Amino acid sequence: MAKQMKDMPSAYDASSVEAPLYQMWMDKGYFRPRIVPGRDPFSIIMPPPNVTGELHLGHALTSTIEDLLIRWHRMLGDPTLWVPGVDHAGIATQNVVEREIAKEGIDRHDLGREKFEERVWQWVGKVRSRIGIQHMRLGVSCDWDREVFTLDEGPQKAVRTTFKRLYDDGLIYRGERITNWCPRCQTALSDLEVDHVPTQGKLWHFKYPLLDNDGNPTDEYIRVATTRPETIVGDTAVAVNPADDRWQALIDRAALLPIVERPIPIIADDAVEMEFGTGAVKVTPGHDPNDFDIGGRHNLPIVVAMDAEAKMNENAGPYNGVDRFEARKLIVADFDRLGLLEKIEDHTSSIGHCSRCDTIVEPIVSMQWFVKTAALATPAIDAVKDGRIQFVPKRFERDFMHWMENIHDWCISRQLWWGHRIPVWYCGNGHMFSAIEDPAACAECGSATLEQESDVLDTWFSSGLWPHSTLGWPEDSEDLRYWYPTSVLETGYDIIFFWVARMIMLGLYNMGDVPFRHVYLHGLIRDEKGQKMTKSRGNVVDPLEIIEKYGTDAVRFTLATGGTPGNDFRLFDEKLEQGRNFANKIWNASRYFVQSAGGRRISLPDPAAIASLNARASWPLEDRWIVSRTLAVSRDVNRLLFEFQVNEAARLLYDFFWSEYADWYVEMAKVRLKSGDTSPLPVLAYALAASLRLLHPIMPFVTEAIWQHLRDHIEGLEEALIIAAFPLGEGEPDPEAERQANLLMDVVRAIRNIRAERGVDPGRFVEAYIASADTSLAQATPLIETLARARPLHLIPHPSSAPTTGVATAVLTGAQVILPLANLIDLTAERDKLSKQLTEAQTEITRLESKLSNEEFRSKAPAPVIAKEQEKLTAAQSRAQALQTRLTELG
RNA sequence: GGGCGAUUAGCUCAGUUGGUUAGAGCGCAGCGUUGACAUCGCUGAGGUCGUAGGUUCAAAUCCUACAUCGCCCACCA
Repeated sequence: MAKQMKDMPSAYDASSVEAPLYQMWMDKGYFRPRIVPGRDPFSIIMPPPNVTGELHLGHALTSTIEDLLIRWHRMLGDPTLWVPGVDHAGIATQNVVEREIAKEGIDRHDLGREKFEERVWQWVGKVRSRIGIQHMRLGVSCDWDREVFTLDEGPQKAVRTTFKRLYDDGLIYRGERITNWCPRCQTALSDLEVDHVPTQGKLWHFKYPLLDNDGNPTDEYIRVATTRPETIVGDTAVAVNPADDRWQALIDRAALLPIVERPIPIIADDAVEMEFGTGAVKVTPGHDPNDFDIGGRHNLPIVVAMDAEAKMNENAGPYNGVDRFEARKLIVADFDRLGLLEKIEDHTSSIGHCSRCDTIVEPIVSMQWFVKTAALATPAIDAVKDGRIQFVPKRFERDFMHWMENIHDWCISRQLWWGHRIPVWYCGNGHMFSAIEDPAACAECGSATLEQESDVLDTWFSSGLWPHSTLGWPEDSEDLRYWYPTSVLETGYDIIFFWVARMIMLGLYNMGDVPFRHVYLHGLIRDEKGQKMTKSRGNVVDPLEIIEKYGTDAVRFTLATGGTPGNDFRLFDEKLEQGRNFANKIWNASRYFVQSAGGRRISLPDPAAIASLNARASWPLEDRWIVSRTLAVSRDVNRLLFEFQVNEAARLLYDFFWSEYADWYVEMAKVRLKSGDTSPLPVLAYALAASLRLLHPIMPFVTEAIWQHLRDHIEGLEEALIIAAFPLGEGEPDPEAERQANLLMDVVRAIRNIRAERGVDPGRFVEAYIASADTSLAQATPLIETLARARPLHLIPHPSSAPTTGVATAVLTGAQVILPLANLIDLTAERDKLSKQLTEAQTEITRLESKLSNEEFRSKAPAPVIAKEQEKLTAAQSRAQALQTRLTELG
């Protein structure tokens, strides 16, 4: 074996190749942007993974697609920037660390805020480096010098600046509102952080005694129905629909709330559905969002009857200190005892759960901070409407629009310890103000007695600034001016509202321009059964594990081809095996070239010749064919990537490289090479190098590893594939060569087919006649001889000059193959096969004839379509005739 | 209560401006140790593209219903 083969083992070994290559790319500084005047910049800000733990497959998918786009643009010669980052992930990380310290038997209150924050920082340090390593294993070519954490000084300043601007513009306010409260996390949540789960429960019907005009109890009752009896103690009214005849007389009277014995008015409000329950609703403004609104309209008092842990408080009378669900039982029992429980029905309703800890959330009125979103939403809607931002797939624009048009104010305060503390200070004299830098004195009265708001911001507040805060905003940085707006945002469709919407709103607000041009949304990766991967199911796949098993390129290829944008897809071993096998195929096809080159250094064909049909005219058929195909594939790959059809681009390359380059072209090239003719080497080198360039964005390691070997064997290759030129496919295609090559391959396949069916010994050469009017086959004789093991080979213009007995025949479009196989021929089988084909041909003829004789088709279909159908008809007719002739001969 | 997606070969999925005989991988059947690769090669079987209508010269692709599965949004107590 040649010396050069020594360091290319016969199987691609990803584990020994990847780390050194990544190091080489880093050392050479290839990940840093190169500014090229006159070319449009291409930039991506990485969605920052949460510091809650390891990366999962969603991150791997994000990284793969972003890296692929980045590498493609880098090779196109565009100035290319990819900014990595990490997210502090407020509530999620706090929960994770709380669980950590729970193992030591302590909770965060035992530690206090400062000590607890220290523990979280320790955790962050550990997890961040792990995330970095995982990203490197995935091959991400981001600019590590620019890595940002959401709690870094820059983003901190961006957060405070944004807050103050919104505050000063009157777009942030503080108020007592009803919000979703998690009694476990003990914080308010935004609507998006609540998961609604349909739950089988009860609907209790209670009777409230009516009061007379003097406020004395009567024998009459008003009946109300509720799913949450524990909130009764917070009732401040009963409401009926103003149009409901049943209750007209009761409107404006009063009822006595049992147990707490509070007189409450009976009011009329349109929000009450007459058909539901009894048609009368208990109104609890302190514990129900609807009731809060009703209370607002009728100026009702608000009674909050629970504390932060959702235990009943002093407003709950006898239930003070009791857990909310215990209180529910007690209240039902008490009503029953008082004879005020009328009936209990089964009822299914949606119960909100904390998306972080799954505790049932409680709507509670409390003091919180909100962003007024209406004014921010309008420019965001416009940006998508007029196409300044485009979603891929486009259908998600509707979801975005619908959410934006019905947007509610955003509760941004969290009663947590981990996050950006709200930049608002209260002074001893009751003043409140926002500032960017920590103030020494009250902005209004100069008092030095200051206390900062203890709440932190929703973690998505800082994420919402990400595209500009990572580039240096609020400073007027060079990066910001050059790279903003960014080109593409790539993320999962599950965080369109959480994140994408907020970035668009805040990007437009702070920068006056959109944060990105395209939003590429990938689907969720599921397990082999289609189930979501979750820790509780235990079906989570660690990207590092499959990388170690199959190699990074296999994982990337699988993720890139696995599904279409916006659609979920299932991952399992067989898919990864396909990726691994492909990497091995690329490796070995390249290895064959290195072996064939021997010690020579091969010069690539003149680029001008590649581009010119005329210059290629004298080349062997197979060379003209593979060049034409390489040009076509290059063009298609660029077009597909430009359209974000990543999966189609990857699939196209897979098919091209395996089925056309390796299975056919290399095998054809061998025919000359084995006879000592080295003339295929330049074209072999050209098609191989072009393939590696095209494949590099998807499979960076195996292609770069091969490239570094090839540099010893091919003249003029760039020093590294990562910065090599991406093929654009500029050059004249050669349809005639493609047609001839297809005929050649059809002939070879036909001979192989007959051999396999007749059980011809694979090693044996057989005599063959090929009848064709196409003289181009003559130049391919050696190819057919070798690839089909057919010798002697007779090229004849018409089948009539071939033997008619003891032969097997295959009728193709444009040629007929006749193999004299004497004793191997089974006449019956031969007849059956041919008459089956004849029937098929006749069916097709009938179909095409009726189509072509249809006046409407002839007048309305475009000319090329008609011509094509006519061609098909002619081909089918000649096939039928040949089959008929042969059948007649068989008798 | 709205909205979206999926439904194509035994399995997992492609099929983007409607126009070859609807493709791939795996699986299956047969053959193969020809020095790139058994993580391979060759040959083959396998689909009335969920159902019913419609538009069109032409539908897996566009429209309308329906079915099944999945998801998102929504304050029916």
